[in-house]
Amino acid sequence: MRPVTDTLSLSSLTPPVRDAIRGALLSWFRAGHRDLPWRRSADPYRVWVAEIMLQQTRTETVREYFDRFLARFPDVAALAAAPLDDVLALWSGLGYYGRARNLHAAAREIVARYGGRFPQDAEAVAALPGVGPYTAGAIRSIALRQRAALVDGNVARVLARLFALPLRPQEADGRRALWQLAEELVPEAPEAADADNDPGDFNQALMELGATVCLPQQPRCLLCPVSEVCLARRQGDPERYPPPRPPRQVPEVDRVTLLLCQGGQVLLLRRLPAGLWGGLWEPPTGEVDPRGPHQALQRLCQEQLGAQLPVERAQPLSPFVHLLTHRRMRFQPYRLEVAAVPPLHPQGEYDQLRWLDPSRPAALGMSAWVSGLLGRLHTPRRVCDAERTT
DNA sequence: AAGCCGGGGCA
DNA sequence: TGCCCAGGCTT
Repeated sequence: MRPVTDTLSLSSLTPPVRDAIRGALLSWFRAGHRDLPWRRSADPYRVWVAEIMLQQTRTETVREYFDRFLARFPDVAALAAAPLDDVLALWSGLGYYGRARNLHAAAREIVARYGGRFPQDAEAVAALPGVGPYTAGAIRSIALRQRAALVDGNVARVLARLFALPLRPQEADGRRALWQLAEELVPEAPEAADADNDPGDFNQALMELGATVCLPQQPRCLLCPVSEVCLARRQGDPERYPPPRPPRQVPEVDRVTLLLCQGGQVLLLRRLPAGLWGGLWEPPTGEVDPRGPHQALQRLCQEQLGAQLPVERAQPLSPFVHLLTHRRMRFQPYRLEVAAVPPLHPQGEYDQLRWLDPSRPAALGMSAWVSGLLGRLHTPRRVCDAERTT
């Protein structure tokens, strides 16, 4: 690696400086990096699945999901042939379930339009549902070995610090500048066996640096291969970059949910395929009613099940809070044990119905709060004495 | 441009 | 608590 003594700025990103950064990052990455399952082969399918899972999700979280997913769906044909329910079941707990729906739709598109072979064309890759600018760059550079840039949260932070850019990645001009920088830095794909200047390795090096060294708080600059050229470090306070994003208000929402039990089984409904928790299974859930819990439960049964049930016998369980990026949801669960039920017709927000034995959890797509609630049902703790829903 | 879309780890 | 995470889609 060549030492770089020039003052680094956008205008001084000369070819020698650029090459020095490339060389330092590539040799640092190749000297040692985390052993991640999706790095063991450059199969476009594996890279694609991993990159979708990695959207807004930590690598350590993805690791287990990826292995289970690849064991069940080893190739794009297997994924395309599976029902969406099975895909969502393996996605349960990972969040952003629209990713799973898009992944499944894209797999079917790859089979239908490209004969099951992953498209190589840049426009075709970018046109797949669920594949945006970042994921397209990742697939093209890592799996297809094309010269393609990428900017994720890690890269944005590394570049903002390296060049001391007071740019917010979530704003348009910040995005534009960071992407332009990334595109100037990413090396050309090697002609043949020459493994140097691999665009995929370079991009992974940038991300690895952001994930393990150039951390949001307390960056470990002493371990950084490019600390000598880092303007933020030269200024003495790398944490200033990128500037913090403005905090946002998170509205609170109250819900009641009904665990209808019969013969050791609990009723679950499947949500409509779009929107929050689309396609996932949950107990009938609805809004609270200012008139009281009985009215809320009665309305719930009427609107979501098309039935009347003895909701006055429902017992309140411990309420819990479920946090989302844009909502703070407070759930008040009720349990209602019945000997027999009238005919039930899923409607409203739901399109299907089934009974589940909570002690033998089936492979169903469920949100984390549903899994937690069913687990609590299986091994009950205690029932709330107070019946308060406000 | 802003809002919607999950869940978890960590200071 | 607040912040952030190998972002994308819709309006």
